[in-house]
Amino acid sequence: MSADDANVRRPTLTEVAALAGVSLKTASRALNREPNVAPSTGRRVRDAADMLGYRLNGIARELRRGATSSLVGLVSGDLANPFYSAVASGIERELRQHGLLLITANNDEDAELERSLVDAFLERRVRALLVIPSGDDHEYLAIEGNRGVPFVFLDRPPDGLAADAVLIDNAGGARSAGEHLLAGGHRRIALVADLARMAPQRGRIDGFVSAMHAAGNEAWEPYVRTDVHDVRHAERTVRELVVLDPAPTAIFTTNNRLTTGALRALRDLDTPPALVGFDDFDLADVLGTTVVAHDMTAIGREAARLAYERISGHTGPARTIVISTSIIARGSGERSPR
Amino acid sequence: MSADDANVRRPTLTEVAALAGVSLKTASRALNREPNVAPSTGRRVRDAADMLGYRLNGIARELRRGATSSLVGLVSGDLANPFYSAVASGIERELRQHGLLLITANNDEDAELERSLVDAFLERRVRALLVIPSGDDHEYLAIEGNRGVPFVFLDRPPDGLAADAVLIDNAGGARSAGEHLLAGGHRRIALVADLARMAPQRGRIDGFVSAMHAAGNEAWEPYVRTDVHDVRHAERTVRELVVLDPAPTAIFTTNNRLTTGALRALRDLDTPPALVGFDDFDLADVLGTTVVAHDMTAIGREAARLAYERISGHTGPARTIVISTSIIARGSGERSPR
DNA sequence: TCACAGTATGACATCGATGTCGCTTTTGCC
DNA sequence: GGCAAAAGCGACATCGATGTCATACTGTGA
Repeated sequence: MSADDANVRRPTLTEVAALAGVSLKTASRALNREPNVAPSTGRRVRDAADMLGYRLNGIARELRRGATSSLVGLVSGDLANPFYSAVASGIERELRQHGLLLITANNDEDAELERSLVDAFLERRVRALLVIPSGDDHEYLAIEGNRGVPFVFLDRPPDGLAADAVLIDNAGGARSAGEHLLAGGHRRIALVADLARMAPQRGRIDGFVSAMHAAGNEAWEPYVRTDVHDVRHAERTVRELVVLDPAPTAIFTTNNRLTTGALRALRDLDTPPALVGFDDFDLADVLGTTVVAHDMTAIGREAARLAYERISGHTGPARTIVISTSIIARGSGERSPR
Repeated sequence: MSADDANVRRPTLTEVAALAGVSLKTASRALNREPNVAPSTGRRVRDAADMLGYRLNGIARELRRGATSSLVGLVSGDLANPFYSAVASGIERELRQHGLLLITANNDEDAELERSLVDAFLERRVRALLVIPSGDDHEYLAIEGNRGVPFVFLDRPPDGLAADAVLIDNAGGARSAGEHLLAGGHRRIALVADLARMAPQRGRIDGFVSAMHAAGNEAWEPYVRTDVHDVRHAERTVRELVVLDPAPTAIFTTNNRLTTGALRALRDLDTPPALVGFDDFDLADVLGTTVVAHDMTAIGREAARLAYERISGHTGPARTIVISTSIIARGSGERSPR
């Protein structure tokens, strides 16, 4: 109401039209460069728009055009974790090519919060929803999935829901890590895993175990530690492992956080056990850490691609893309049992 | 038009109202839990909404409520860079407390793209815009800044524009890095810096140089390398530096990418020069790398806080928050000149 | 019983753009 | 010069919600 407020309000198309001395519709046509506008009229309208500092109201446009925005939502864990941020980066790059923008929200690993974020995104009429779920119960998405908003699951398979997914070959990667250590002569191999209730972790645990079984090795069994959920906990766990008698001669950590913790624990040891970590990370080369690597950016890119295909009208059964893994030997995984 | 499309369309409030046998407005009141709705009516409306899988159209609501969304935009570099993702994480956490969501877009270090992303965000009527600018010319934001959309600059000061900003004490941090190395007895100290046209880099270069001047040291001058823009280039540059005769006894790298490159280059050296890097990074403790640290999450948090204050109506002159730095000695910066 | 406050509800305008349709005015061509 | 087609423009409805205001009903106190 005050002069201040008037300054703050953005001009509407109606005002631009009035200044240019044309009708609302003609102004709209001119700014959108639609055909059948006289060049002189077009110029007059655009000048008026510039003069007023006019900017289109995308909200109004989207309402009129079909109540659907050009936003794609991503619900994931904290972007401070390089895994999530690398995935987000891959998504963003792919979406941008199609003129779509990415909204991100952090579920804080809390299923309740995740649910309300998904709600918030759906109310904003995102075109697609990409989720790296924290929980296991995805039933609550079932209704949505059938109502025109495409869902893509990343890293964790949809549970009780037919939806596109991009997964990592967790079992395969973990199995090859196990085989790699076995081939190096290790038998007492410790497994340090995150929350076993999370599907990717289950896959990695199973893959590792199957490698052990295939080799007829049982010496690893006393050294299994699961539900290790953060860096500090991992560091503590590994410190405890290495002072056992007999101590494990090798350690397999099942994600980047746990590997970080293990590296901290092993830092000052004279004869550290061998170490293989799932997930590659920055500077692993400098540290000489052997990892099970996979292309995190590709996960995001592929997920965005699947989503875009659905947005563009693709129908058909749910697809699953599995991103392959490969061992990168950098030394830590090649230390022989002492 | 097909049956399929009909399935895909989300029901509108009008349809919910019809099913519940009440008027549009009453349905609106019931779902928003406004007063003066009979309990039985409220229940009937909510049941109808559930039955139809109704979800509010946030776009329509926002248009009606004032053409402004609950989104805040962030234009930054690639989230794959841990600096940007840490900042984004800090922003997102702070915004969430106020019910705001974060839209991110990567400017690819391109001023033109940045400009168009800002445009896109403004068209979507973001409540505030946070920018880690790639270019130096921020004039193009001047009109916007005065039109009610608060701007906050992160990491780089607004140029020719009065806007809130959150900066790092670049000069101070770099000066203390220089002093730290001088105190360790170094004289031939190499400076490896990123694009000197970017303000933060200028600040870091200036801070370093001022420390050298204050100490009356000139032996660093042959070892200045600026406009080193990526990890590979940094690695190459450092490889070239260490084989000079006389070689520098210490190196100061002015951001995380350059430090990474330097670490790669120095990896295999028997007697590496001392190294101090600007920006802390994951596993720097394990690598024993001395750094000039600062709280990246805090940068995001403070920026979001400033933005939120403006959104909430705060007016007044532009504010600048400077995030302090501190040296974390981990070994690499304490190696003495050979 | 009447007046009146308060409750429950609905009709209609509105936010700012775009789509449809219709009315003039040019333009092109025989 | 005449006529059809195309160009140029505007009036009005519309997207899906919310705000305003009017109205009908309910209960209470004099």
